[in-house]
Amino acid sequence: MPELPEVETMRRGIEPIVGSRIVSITRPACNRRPILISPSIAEIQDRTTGKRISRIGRRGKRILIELEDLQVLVVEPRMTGLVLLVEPPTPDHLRLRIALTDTVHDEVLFWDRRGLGTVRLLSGEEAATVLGTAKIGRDALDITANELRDQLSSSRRAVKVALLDQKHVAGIGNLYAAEILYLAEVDPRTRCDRLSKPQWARIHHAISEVLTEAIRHEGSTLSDGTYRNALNEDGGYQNYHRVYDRAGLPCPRCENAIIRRIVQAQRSTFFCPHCQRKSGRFHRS
DNA sequence: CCCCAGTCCTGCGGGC
DNA sequence: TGCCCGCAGGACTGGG
Repeated sequence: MPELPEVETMRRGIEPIVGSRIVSITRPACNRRPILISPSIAEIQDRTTGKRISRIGRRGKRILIELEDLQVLVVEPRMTGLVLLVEPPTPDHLRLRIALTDTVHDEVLFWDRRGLGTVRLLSGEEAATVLGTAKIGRDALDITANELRDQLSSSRRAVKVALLDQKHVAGIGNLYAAEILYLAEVDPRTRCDRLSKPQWARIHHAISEVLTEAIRHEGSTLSDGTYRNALNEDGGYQNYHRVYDRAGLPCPRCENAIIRRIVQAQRSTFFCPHCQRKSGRFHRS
């Protein structure tokens, strides 16, 4: 499930196409339902043909393919979307083909097994609105400790649920929220407005620590094998998960407690009931 | 403001 | 062996 580290790995993977020109954007023959795309494929084709790609950016879990005329092609992989420079894992579920010239790669593909992903073409003005901080929060790797606390500390929601809300901080999903709160030694059920200043500092530190490490390992490829980088290769961070999907296994830190799974906002939360207590700041040696 | 349930979708694994 | 069902969850929406 692409979250910030996986999307950043995809972004870096397709960065070599900067400087190339778009020849065409087409939907491959695919008997699956087309992914959500706006505006129409015909209009996208019309507005992008011959345009040079000036930069590959990222905001939270979205990839931004920026064109020379300030238009932005926003790719949202969501659960199973992949951006690829090579042949996809399977020939079906190929949703979009972007043919290029003036580059070593003659195309970029968007492949999405479940088809929940989206592709949008925004004008420069639209991009300023849609990507403005009112709609999506600051990127999780850019947010400062003070900004994080300002954004969330008055909320009464559980901190795990609040971290998943992209309006506050962009890029954290279910897997990394669990790993972040584990490293920060914070109970995921704690209300934001009950967190102490040191706890916020630990969460902020854990956000950059976990996400940076995950990027270094090129993201997490889970057992379903869905996520891969732009060259269709597995990530490696799944070997370093400490709590995610590890219910029933001993905590790697205290080795006494057993990792628990609970449900918050209809999503699985994994945590160590010993290391991540609400009074966590008092038990550290 | 926040919460909850429903929506999209496919593949997988548990239970029988 | 096969079939059904539930689960996985990112983003969004409508109702309370």
